[in-house]
Amino acid sequence: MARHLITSAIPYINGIKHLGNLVGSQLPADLYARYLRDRGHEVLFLCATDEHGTPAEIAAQKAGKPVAEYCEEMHAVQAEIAEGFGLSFDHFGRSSSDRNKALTQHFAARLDAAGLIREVSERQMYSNADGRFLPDRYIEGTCPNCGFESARGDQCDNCTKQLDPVDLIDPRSTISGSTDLEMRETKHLYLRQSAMKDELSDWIDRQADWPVLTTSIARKWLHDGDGLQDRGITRDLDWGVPVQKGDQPWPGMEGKVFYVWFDAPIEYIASAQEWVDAGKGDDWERWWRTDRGADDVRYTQFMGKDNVPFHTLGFPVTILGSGEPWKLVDYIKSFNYLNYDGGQFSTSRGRGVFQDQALEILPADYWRWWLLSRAPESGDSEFTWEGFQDGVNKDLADVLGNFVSRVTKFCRSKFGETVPEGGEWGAREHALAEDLTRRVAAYARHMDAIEVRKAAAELRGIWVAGNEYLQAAAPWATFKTDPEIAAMQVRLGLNLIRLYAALSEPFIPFAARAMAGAMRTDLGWPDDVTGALGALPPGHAFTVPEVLFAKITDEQRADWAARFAGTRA
RNA sequence: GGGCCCGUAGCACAACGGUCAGUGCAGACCGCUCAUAACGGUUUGGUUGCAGGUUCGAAUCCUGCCGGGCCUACCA
Repeated sequence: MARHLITSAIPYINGIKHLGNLVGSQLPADLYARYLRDRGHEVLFLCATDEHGTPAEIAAQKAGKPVAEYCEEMHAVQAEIAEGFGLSFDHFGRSSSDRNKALTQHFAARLDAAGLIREVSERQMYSNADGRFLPDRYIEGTCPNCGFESARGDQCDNCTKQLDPVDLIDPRSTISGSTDLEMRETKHLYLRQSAMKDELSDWIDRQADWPVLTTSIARKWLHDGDGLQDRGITRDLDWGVPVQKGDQPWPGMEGKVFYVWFDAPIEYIASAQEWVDAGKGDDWERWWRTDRGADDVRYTQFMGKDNVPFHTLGFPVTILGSGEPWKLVDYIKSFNYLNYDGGQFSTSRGRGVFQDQALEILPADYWRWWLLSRAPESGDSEFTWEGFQDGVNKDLADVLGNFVSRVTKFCRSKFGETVPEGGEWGAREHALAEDLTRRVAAYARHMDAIEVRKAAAELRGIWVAGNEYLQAAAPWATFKTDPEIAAMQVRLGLNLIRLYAALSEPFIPFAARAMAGAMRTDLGWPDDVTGALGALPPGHAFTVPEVLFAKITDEQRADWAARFAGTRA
């Protein structure tokens, strides 16, 4: 038994996320966490909402609420959705927590003491009407290069030229539309990532088994152009962690907060503290402090590719630069993007399926299975309603659901709702047990390696093996000539359902529970597959479950395809 | 502009120097009838984006081109 710390990239607070956000981090992280727990390992699976920054302030403003209240509400909404999808976080924290505030200020003080923070005086665009400094992307104007009228302050969407807000012609605030903008002098703290460039580079080079996606993005940032740049870690905002050195004031930094990307990863640690505060655990240090037992913890992070730079560079600088024995990540699993029907999911254009809508129209397991079995591991992948319907109907309804149905109903009609007795395994049964033993081992290898799609394909193969067995054994035929043999075959079929429930739990936890419930058994992992196939003894009572997976009809598919086509917020 | 990734049967994806390029879905045919008209078997589809090159041998390595995507440090 090992100890596994697992974190999923923390979703931003400003609204409900679409399916792309789910498949890139939370869902695979949950898959891995559930699998490891099923294998008997000790797991601490943490997530949280990322609540600071300008977008949160603006979203709250639009909603007409104080930002703290807005975040509290949205946290509750996101927590409910996460529960709806069966995301088995041990704790779902908040980056705005007091714990994170204190930790963030603590790390800043340590980094400063280590000489890893420097002050930089710079000029930024200030909007008098909005009463705030504006991030470059919140300034629009006419592109000096191509004349495009809605160029953003950081880059022109039309000609892709990189811009500086001062270059824009007729700049205006995208928040208020105001043109009353001026450049103001402001002072900020920069994290001296460049000072640790070589150390980070060596560390990345040692990760031969990490996904190429992870290391290639890290290397790009490390070696591109002039190499790893220092990064501003403070902002002129009200909402965030106040800039302090631990609990002491930071002269010259009054009224400023830390940049979200400085405090957000620290929330991974704070979430463990919040987990203890919530009474769900009693020792966070044995997960996070290598001097307090975290040495034997394996720490795995999950994220979409857009998050990789912050997890491979920024956060490690924070951890290593502190000079304290914090646990450093052991493995970073990153994912590409899920596209929607030929284009991108778009929050602003209402294009694609959002998490709350997904749960309204279908049970979580449908989404979990489809998204995980097609996780964008090697490249961006594609969601289409036809593909989704085909995949779900075939895999879940036909291959797995119907298997459960045909076995339990046949048994009920011939032997009653009790595991029948009589008969002995023959060559076919032993061959099946050997085949399944091999397949389960392969499945476990893929899960251990977090090869999500390969694991899903192997699991599906395991389901198919049950149907193949039934076809070959044909208990409906043997029942007429030798009921004892039929009893043995049906008994094996019922035990296969139990086996499938246990193996499938990480992917489809709700259906797995329903299957185990109907069999009146547990979800114990089959360390010995052959033995597990005899776990339900003759005389054991069960019930025929409801249809596990209703099929998606053509009408539903057409309806949803139209409903989620876009242009609706 | 720079960088990274991708382009493989109708569709979604595997193979990452070496047996006829595989799997699932869809299609065709056969079988079964216990089951959510479900299941099983067989089978039709690919000069692996294009053009060169390296090699005994390339989807796999190199060069160029075409097409798509992502990142580019003040959105997170």
